[in-house]
Amino acid sequence: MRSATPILHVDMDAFFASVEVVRNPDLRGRPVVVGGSGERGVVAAASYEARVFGIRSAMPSLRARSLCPDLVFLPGDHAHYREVSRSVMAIFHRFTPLVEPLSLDEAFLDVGGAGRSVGDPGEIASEIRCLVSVEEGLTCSVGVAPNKFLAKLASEQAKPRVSASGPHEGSGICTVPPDAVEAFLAPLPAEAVWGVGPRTMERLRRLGVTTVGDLAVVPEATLVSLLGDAVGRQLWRLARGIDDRSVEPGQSVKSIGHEETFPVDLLDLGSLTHELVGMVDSVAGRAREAGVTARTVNIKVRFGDFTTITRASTLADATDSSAEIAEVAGAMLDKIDPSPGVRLLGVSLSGLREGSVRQLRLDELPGSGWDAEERGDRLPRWREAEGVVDRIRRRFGHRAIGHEAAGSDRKSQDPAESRPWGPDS
DNA sequence: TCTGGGGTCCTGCTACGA
DNA sequence: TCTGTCGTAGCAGGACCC
Repeated sequence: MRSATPILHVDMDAFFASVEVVRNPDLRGRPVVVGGSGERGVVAAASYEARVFGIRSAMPSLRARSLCPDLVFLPGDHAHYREVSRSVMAIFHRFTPLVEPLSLDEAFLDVGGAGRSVGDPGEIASEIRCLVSVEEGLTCSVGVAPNKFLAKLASEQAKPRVSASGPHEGSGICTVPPDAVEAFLAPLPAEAVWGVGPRTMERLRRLGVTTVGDLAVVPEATLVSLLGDAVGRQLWRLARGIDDRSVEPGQSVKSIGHEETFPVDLLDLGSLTHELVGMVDSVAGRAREAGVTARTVNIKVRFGDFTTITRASTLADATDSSAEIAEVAGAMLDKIDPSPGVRLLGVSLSGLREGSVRQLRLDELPGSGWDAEERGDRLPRWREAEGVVDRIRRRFGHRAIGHEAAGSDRKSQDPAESRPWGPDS
């Protein structure tokens, strides 16, 4: 609890679904879900009316439909959600420059310096909820606390609830003063602590831990031996309400990736390579758009039985070239036997660094004599072509031009547009 | 609860150079 | 020259979050 400055955690309520209701007011009061509608799709967001039926995010779409036959299923429009998110974040920036977005629908705000001009943290929280409602037609929940961890838990407490009788409004704002931290934390379930998922919870249960209060009395050494150094220490501190992390605006991205679950498992390398090239094209395009290059190319393959393997290859020089990334990713894919049936394929770039211009290697310099025909000529020509494609897409959209290998059967080359929550029906 | 997609972070292992 | 050790980088897998 080093940070004495008040932190706000603002969390939009059922963001994607609520944005869709604002766009189409006829949906108000109806059970609405955003997600992939196909057999392998999942729910990305559910309105509170849908949650009454037991529907939650990450639930398979088939199950959601069986729980509520009248469910309104929408495919989702990521570009629009990004747009609305930008407007909401702009509202936050009116109160403090220290805004750290966590995702499209939530952010931490450090309002330590804002108090004198716009009121105390509680008043700021209230004002933010009012502006978001008036300007965007959306509701949000706000947690106010001495640090990020507690603020996030507090916003959760302020959320609307559902029961068999329907959705119920939440308090909207929950404040945890420094002297009430222990009383606030102790009764919460241990799963509420950041980093405690099903696996960790199972291990904690064996120690007799069910609440944060139980966790707080477990010695640090016990947690370290059970969960490892980093996680053990982190849990020990969080269970006591200790969190030193500051609000960091402008966090840089650490990896860029794209993965896709196929409507049916793919069995041959040819089809997989075809998909891979399309994915590489979109991922490399995003890297160029962001002005970053990557040193490590990763691929991920999930088989029909859900076993998942990853392969990584680190290059001598960072790159943002689709052709070069496709060559490396393709070589890794070639070594994998797809005959059991591949359900999902993914590509990601990591080891990112700022700057889109890659330094040419000696053997790529014109006149080096080292495979100049293959390297020195071919790569710069590819780069030129990729630059043209990027410019066409910026002007006319991602649908305007796609990679040949991606084919015309794919809906789009924009990962934000294409089957973001599993294959459609 | 038969399990998407985009991420981050951690751990354990291995290879390699000093 | 061989062996052991240490630090670091890379890889693979897993857990978790939204």
